[in-house]
Amino acid sequence: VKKSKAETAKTRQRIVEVAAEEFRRNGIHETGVAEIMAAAGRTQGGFYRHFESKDQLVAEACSASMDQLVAAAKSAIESGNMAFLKHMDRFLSASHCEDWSGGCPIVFMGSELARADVNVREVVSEGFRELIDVMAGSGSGSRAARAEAILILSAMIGAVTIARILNDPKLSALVLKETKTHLANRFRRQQAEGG
Amino acid sequence: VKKSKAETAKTRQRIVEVAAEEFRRNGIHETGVAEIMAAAGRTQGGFYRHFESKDQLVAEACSASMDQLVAAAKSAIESGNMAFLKHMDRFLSASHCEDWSGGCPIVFMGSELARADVNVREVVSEGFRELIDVMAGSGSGSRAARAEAILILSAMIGAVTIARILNDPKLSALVLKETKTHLANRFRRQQAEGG
DNA sequence: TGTACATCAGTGAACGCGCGTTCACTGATGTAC
DNA sequence: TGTACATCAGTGAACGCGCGTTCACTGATGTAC
Repeated sequence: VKKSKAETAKTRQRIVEVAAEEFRRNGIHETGVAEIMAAAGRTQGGFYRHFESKDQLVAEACSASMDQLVAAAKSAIESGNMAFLKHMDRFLSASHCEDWSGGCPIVFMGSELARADVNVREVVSEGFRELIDVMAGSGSGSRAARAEAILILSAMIGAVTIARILNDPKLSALVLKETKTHLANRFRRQQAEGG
Repeated sequence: VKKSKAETAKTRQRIVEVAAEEFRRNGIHETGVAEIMAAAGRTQGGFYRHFESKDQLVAEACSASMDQLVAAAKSAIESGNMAFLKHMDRFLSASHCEDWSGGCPIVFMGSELARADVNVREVVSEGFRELIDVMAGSGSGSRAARAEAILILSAMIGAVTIARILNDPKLSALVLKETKTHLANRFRRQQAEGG
């Protein structure tokens, strides 16, 4: 049953969106093509009308996830310091550890991404570069500002990665809390000094 | 062909060691029981003489990996400040990004561990607790010292996780370098203040 | 504008493959007497 | 100490299952005239 071009495009987009979510939730390897298609309201056979392979979908889904992350960071930064602190708090919250909608792909698929194919790593790398740019003030960012962005990102991603693994909710919360207060203090000091 | 108790114990230990390495190298899901047994010099059928399931092996292998990590950190700390700085440098090196022998399980299997079963998460959590204790000076560690340990661990694990994903060796090296210098400065400042 | 036809999104079954696990079997080990 | 036998580490083939991918088919879409 052929569909109109508009509907075809919508289906494709829906597959990518659903896949991005499922990959973050269950991991790349543990999420099957059939499962994604079912979640998108289609059967598995139609998948290859839209993508050459699962790997291609992985790359597009990761790209979409990174774009979402960059957009959220950008919007928070453009809304001023308080908004950015709030954004960091949300990233370092217990709910982000469990809630994969809009979650960070590097946190949710970290070790799988390191082993992913070249296209996947490329789109994630590009997203990470954009994140640094956004946080350091676009292309005008000084080397120091870029370094600061890298440190913040490493600390946030490391903390949530660890918090998600830990079995003990108290220790998990402690890791998040210490990182949160540390980054908040650091950010405020930076703002006071830098302007 | 039954083997002596001594040989049986040696085989079991070898399976765990080999598995710890392979899981870090290729991931938990992508490493098969047959592959591990072959690397241990046995055939797959014998696996279930030693373990109830692959999951049980995953837990023991992760436990071994964490023990190794804790032992390395402990030894570095007991050898003084310079040795500890050197240890951090090695953790944050390009070679650690690629070299999974003795690598950090949280870095190499991060997102898989978060989805692993309760026993696996438990042994990793216990290892992480020990890491904090070792770095904060055993049970005698103050709350501030434990907080400091958590921050250092988050930053290191985050940085290497990211560096491993990035496709661009220059950016990868930058992430590691900035984290390295930041942590070294921080550590030296801490030592000067605290004693 | 109307008609004939090629296209192609979507279906659902099938393919080959690799996985974790089971099984019948082998023969050296270690124990009971 | 010697002998008979139960045990069990290890083998290699087989099991069922789920995966990514392919395929013949359907019928609405969009195009050529």
